[in-house]
Amino acid sequence: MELTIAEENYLKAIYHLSEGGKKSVSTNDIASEMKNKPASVSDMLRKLGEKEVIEYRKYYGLQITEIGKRYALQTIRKHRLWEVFLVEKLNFAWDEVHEVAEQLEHIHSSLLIQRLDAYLNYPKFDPHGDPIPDEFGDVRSRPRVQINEMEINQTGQIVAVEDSSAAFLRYLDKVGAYIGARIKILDKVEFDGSVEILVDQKKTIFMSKDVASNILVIQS
Amino acid sequence: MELTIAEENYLKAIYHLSEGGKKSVSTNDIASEMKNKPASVSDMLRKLGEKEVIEYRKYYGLQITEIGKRYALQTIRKHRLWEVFLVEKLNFAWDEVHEVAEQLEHIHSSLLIQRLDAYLNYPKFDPHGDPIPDEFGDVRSRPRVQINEMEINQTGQIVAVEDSSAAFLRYLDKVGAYIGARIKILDKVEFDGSVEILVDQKKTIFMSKDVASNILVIQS
DNA sequence: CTTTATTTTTAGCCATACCTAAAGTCAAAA
DNA sequence: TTTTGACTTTAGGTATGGCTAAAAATAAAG
Repeated sequence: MELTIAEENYLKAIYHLSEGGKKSVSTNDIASEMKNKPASVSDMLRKLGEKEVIEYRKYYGLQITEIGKRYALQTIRKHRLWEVFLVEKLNFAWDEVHEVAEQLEHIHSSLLIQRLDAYLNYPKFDPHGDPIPDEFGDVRSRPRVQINEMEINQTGQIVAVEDSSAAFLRYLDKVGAYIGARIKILDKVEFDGSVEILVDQKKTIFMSKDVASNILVIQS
Repeated sequence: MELTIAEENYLKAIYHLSEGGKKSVSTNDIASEMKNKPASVSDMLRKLGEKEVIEYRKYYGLQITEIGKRYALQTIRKHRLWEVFLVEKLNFAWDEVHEVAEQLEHIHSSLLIQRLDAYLNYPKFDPHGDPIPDEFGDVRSRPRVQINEMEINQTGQIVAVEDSSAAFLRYLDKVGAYIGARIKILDKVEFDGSVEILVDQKKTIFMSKDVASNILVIQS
C-alpha cells in the first residue's frame, strides 16, 4: 500500500507526538503540530484508520499500529539520511537542512535509499544527533542527559538538541556548541541553574538553564 | 511565482514537443505525451495561459513564452543534474535513473541545486549525453549526427540516444555501446542501411539502421 | 458550399486535502 | 444531576487535477 505525502506527514507527526507509539494522541495536538485545523485532522484520522495505520476511536484519540510505526520509521529514516547527505556532501549548515529534507523524505524509491545509505557509509545518527532507523525500523539509541543535569567536572560529547528551531541552531553555531563537540562542566550556579562549560578544551561559554536543558550529551 | 508539480510537468512536455519553443504544439500531442486525456489538457492550458507561461489561443494550439521557457529549462536542469548524481555517485545504471529523477526534479530549493551542481563539478551533459542548462537556462549543445549518417572509416564518440526506453538502454549496455564509447564505422550495407562498427578499438558489433538512427555521435 | 471527420472545448463528476461554521460528545464543576 | 466548557466531529464549501460524455469549432472532402 502506498501512502500519499499528506498521509506520511500525519503519520510522522503522530509517531513523534506519541513518543514512538507509547502515548495516545489527541486531534488538537496533531492540528497544532501540523499547523492546520482540528476539522482537517478528524478527516485524515478517519482515512488513516481505514488504512489501518492507526487505531482510531472517535472522541477517544488514537494509537499508532505496528504497520503505522513501520511507515513512520521509514519516513524518518529517509528524512535523516537526506539530512546527513545535505550536511556532509553538500555542505549545508545544520539549520538549513530541515525544509529541504521535508521534501526529499517523500521521494519513493527503495533502491535510492539503499544506495544513499551505502554512499553515506551507513550512518547511525543524523547531523542533529538523532538516530537513523535501519531498513527494518530498528533504532539504536544512546542514553543521553541534558547539560543542566550534569555535575561540575563531568565531561561528555554533544549529540543532539531538543529545540531544533533555526534561531536556536544559529545560536549554537555562534558559540561553537556543534554536534560532536566535547564539553566539560566548569561551574554551575545553583541560584538559576545556569552553567559554565568548556568546549573542545579551548573555549569557555556560559549558558542559561533554559539553553542547557535543550542540549543533550553522552557522558564520558 | 511558484508552479505546481503538474504545471512543471506540462511545461516540460510542451518545451520538448515544441523543440525548445520553435514549433506550436497541439492539445492531442500533449495528452499523448502526458498519458492523459485531451479534456484534462484543455483545462491545464487555460491555467498555464493565465499564468502567462504559454500563449494560448483556443482551438489554435499554443506557443511557450520566454517566461515559460525559463521554468521548463529550470526543471530540465534539475532533472539532468539529479541523473548525473544518481549515476556517478549512487551507481545507478542509466536505465534506472529516469523515474527517480522525475520525482527529484520537483524539489524546490535553489540552494540545493547550486550545491549539487558544484558537488558534481558543474557537469555539462547528463548520463544520456543531453546538455544540462546552466542556472540562466543557457544550453551548450554540440553538433551531433546519427550513426547511420556516417561513412565508412569515420570515427566519433557516442554522446546521446534518441530513444531512451529502458529496453533500448539495456540493449546498448549489452552490446557495450555506452555514452562516451569511441566508435569507428567498419562497413555499411547499402541494401538495408545496417552498419558494422568497432567499439573502443576492441569490440565489433552489428546494428540495424533502426538502432543506428537512434544513437547520436560527435565526429572526430 | 455543404457535409463529414477530426480536434478541441465545455459541462459535470470524482478524489485529495484543506477550510469555516455548526452540531455533537465528554468530563468536570456547580 | 444538571450545566458548562473544552474538544471533536460533521456538513458543506474551495482548489487542484484527473475523468467521461456531449457540444462546438476547424479542416478536409464531396
